[in-house]
Amino acid sequence: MAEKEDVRTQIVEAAKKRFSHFGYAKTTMAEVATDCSMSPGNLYRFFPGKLDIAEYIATQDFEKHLQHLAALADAPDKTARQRLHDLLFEELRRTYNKLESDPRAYEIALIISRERPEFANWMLANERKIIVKVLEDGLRQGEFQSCGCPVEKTAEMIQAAVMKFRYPQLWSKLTLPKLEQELEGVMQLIVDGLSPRLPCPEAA
Amino acid sequence: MAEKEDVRTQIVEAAKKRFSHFGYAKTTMAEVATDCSMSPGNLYRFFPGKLDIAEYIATQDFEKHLQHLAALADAPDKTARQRLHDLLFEELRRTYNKLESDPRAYEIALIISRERPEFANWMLANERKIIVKVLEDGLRQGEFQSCGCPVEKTAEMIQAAVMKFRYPQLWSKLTLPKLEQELEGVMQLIVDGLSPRLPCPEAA
DNA sequence: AGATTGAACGATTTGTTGAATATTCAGGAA
DNA sequence: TTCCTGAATATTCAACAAATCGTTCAATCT
Repeated sequence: MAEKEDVRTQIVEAAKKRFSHFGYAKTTMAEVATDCSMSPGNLYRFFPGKLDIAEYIATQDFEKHLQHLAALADAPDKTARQRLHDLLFEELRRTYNKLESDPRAYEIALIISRERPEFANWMLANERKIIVKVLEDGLRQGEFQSCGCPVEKTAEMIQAAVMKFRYPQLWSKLTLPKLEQELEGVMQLIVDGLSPRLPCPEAA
Repeated sequence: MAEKEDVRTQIVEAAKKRFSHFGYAKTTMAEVATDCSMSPGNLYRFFPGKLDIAEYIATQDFEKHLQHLAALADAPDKTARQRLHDLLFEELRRTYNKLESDPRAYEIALIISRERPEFANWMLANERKIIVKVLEDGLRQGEFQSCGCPVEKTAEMIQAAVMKFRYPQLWSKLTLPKLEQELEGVMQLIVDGLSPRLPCPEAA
């Protein structure tokens, strides 16, 4: 069994190298198989198909990112507002830089989000869990006020409101500074709202 | 001069019929010309090109929509919150229904937003003017509280936050009821925020 | 003159064909 | 038996050819 896992990671490592070097479309299953000293057919005993290898890599990648986010959400000496801020900005910067620096990542992101829409939902759901924690903290400390609906719903709404900053270069040509400025504003809107508020209880 | 305008509207009407019947790609300039009993070449004395006819049609359409929005924003006996709500929902419903009922509209929207990105900006800027008016009303009545930045910026942020609901079926397969539910939540988030608020001053 | 035409041009799209490649599976090795 | 192979098959892709269509402009009409 551990045997089987080893082979899987071997395949994944080979595919990672090929994908990042030549791109998803330009690497063939035969090449990955050769890199692993096995036949193309054998790959299919470990992964249902080529796309599943890419999805597996993306999953690993995202789980690392999730840990990072979880750490930001746990920062003990920060206000909930600051932690929410850090979360949303980390999300923006990560995807922006990833797509900017690595055209291959862009290619794979496009393909996966087209062929595997559930994957995007899975990522959203996982990030939402972290947002929920921050919201609950904020509520417990009295820093936030309940809006009546369950926090999960509130987290969903936050995600809907920052949707524009998810794959930024997919639907606008804005630069990172401009995007950060906008996100800053949306963040403020989300936290403070438009209605009159109590004089800030967020003293240090 | 009025003569020239007549010919333009004749062309536009012919193109409208063709576009909505066969789609943008499947209607040829020659066909539109024939419908107007003129030669293809003559069309170019009235429009720089095919895409400009489509853009003109979209402009007319949007201006009608803008008037509708302006009326909603002017409703005298509604709170600013309600008017903002009406505005955002009207926007969602219009685009959703338009793209749902008329696959041709979808085609044209895609082409224009690809080939003429300024057009999308122009639409946003015009809607923003209306949002600004509502915000100013809300501030004047004390229903909203200034966040320190100019209302134009605030309006921009609102638009950023509801971006997901602009061409809904472009980046999600959600149904209209589900989208409305989400927009409802985002709207609440924008208006009330997460921070503690004064007990509602919006009594009737 | 100015307005209009429609044939001519070049860009874009469409259709087709052959090669490249993902996937399968009958068979062979361990 | 279980694991693996590699040729066979089905799908996708790329390149080329043909046709279509947007656009132009010299010639024609009013």
